[in-house]
Amino acid sequence: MLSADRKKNRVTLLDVARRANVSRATASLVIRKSPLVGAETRQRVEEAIQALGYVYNMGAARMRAERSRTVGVVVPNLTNPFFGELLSGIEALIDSAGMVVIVANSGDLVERQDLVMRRMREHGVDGVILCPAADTEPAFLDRIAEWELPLVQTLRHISEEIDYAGADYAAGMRQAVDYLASLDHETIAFAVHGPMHSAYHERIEGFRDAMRSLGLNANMILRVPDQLAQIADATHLLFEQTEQPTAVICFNDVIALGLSGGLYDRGLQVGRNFSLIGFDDVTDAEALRPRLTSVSTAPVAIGETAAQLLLDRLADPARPPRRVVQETQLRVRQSCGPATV
Amino acid sequence: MLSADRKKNRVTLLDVARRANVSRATASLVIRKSPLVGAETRQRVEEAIQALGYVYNMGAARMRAERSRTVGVVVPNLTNPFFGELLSGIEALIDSAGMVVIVANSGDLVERQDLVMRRMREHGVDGVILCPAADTEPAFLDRIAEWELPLVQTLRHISEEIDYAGADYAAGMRQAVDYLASLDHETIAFAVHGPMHSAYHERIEGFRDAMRSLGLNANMILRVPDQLAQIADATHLLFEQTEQPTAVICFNDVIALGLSGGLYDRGLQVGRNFSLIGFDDVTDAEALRPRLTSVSTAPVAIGETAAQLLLDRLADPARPPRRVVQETQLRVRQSCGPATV
DNA sequence: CCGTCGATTTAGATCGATCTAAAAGCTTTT
DNA sequence: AAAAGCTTTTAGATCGATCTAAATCGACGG
Repeated sequence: MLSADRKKNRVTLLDVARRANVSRATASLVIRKSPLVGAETRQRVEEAIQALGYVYNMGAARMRAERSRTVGVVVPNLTNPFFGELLSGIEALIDSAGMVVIVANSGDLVERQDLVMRRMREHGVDGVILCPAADTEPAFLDRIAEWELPLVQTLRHISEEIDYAGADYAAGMRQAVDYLASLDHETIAFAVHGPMHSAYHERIEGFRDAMRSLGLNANMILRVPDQLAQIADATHLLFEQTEQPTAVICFNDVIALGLSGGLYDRGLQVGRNFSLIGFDDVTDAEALRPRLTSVSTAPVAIGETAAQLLLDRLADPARPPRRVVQETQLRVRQSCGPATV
Repeated sequence: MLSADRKKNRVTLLDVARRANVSRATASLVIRKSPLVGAETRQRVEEAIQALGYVYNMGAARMRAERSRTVGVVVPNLTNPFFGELLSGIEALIDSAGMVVIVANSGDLVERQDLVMRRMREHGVDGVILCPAADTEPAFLDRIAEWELPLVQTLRHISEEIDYAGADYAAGMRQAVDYLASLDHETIAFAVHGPMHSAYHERIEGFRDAMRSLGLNANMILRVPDQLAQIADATHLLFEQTEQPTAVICFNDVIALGLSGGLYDRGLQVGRNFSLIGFDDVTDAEALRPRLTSVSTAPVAIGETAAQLLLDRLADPARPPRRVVQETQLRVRQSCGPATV
């Protein structure tokens, strides 16, 4: 007798209802904070909940109610601190809405992304925040739309028809170019890496447009390795151009960090002999010496925005799609100086 | 007629069963890859699944089966790249076991941790990987045990009775101290920050023991600010000691990064005038100049171990608790040199 | 004293899978 | 041909909440 009822001891809403002398339905209303139930009754039910140590069973609730209070977040790479900050912003907002985050890594591979999205669907998430893997087809997003699964794109966008939260990368590039131009730099290189996606193109085009509108050569675009450890060794690329650059703008701070080391290895003084601008303004930027001038894209804020877009869409699935693009901000520190020719 | 059946169009197992001319039960067996079902029948059911575009409903399954294929991960701070790497390791293993990760941020606050754990329970996670917030009471973990919720501690440990995955921080400190001693350093400072927890004490005690066993003064322990941006400004602490240290070991790489900048600001050359050792060996360590010598704790591997411990426990809830402590490895680079007195 | 109305409360069906225990089809043994 | 022993399939109950539609209860106007 005693050992038999070991696993059946879960407290259910029915137990609560019985103890409070109400029906299951009423107890359910109390839990969901419905205004329909009388004050005295509510009190009794709440006491019963306390006394019995009842825990809500989302699993049962989701089944009937067709909502799971769960959102999926799919990013290409959890190791990158940038996505950690993004995730942090998302989690904060989703949590404060009383929901939880299911996180998954696509590894920037469309096949894995397929798999992961399928799993999200099986788990019945209410919506998904997706940083699409490189080479994601618009058809893929259309398919998700057919599932009627609310979706927000973040950092990269594939479809115009779907909510998007990001930063104005092109404007950020213009800020960097204009700043260097104000220091009389005329020959400016652009160092890139990684897979090609919307953010990639926006940054490159932003650089090109800004350079062209100042009448400068916009074609000095160098590809460096993806791994931080190998970027320093690619610094020589800066010194093999037909025209010698006096400054380099980096696609992101990882590249800036790598090149900063490479320039140091060559005996150059960043900010005096050569100017360097990063992009994203991760926390390390300020700790580097010389302190890294960088264009801030505020990943935590982007995450919060993405989460808010999703919450809004859950509230009204029919609302027209929105694009929220944050302003970037140039954080001037010490890694740039006047052009020395 | 057409507009009415909009939301009821979900394909269920019953639909699959009907199309394949089998019972719901048989269809269920096919999905769960049971060996009980005949080859020809299995084929028919799988075709039906394909044809109808059936998606498994975890929500319904979990209810009857008492398992959700979901694990919770609770960390104190998602913004810290270290936890990003940990999470990455956990996610990889959990994913390959066909489960998903629900992630939550405790902010290193016990009250939030309470809340978050409650939510995990409501969502019916099968188990939890927890990096306990500072000041977590053992009683808290006992409570979780009463819930019969499988738990793994990681990075910090509160209870001996519960699985734990971490690194051998004390041994790591010994490696750092021994290395510096081999370079003839005798006066060595230790820079710490952050909340106090088991990992904190292990590192400090590791430092102390290693110093004492070499007959050196083990009491030069300096507290620096938590925020990276402010650590450089605390560098002066190194030069206000009764005995002047020639080297500093840092509690983690964040501090090392900060002090590296602070030493630079004072015109000192790290690795020549002053030696510096970091802890954790985050990816930035190699990019810094001079390259940072650091004790590697391999957070991705710790994450994988933690996940494996949880999977093993889910498989056998009665097995005795295990502690898996990874070896650390000293990565010698350029930030240390011989003692100059 | 009855009918109506607003505020509460409730019985019972329901969501979509899994589980249990037994049935149905086979083949092989007696 | 019946019994026994497999393998394969199934009916029906079940998990724990929510939803729908209706019942109950006072109060109040006529």
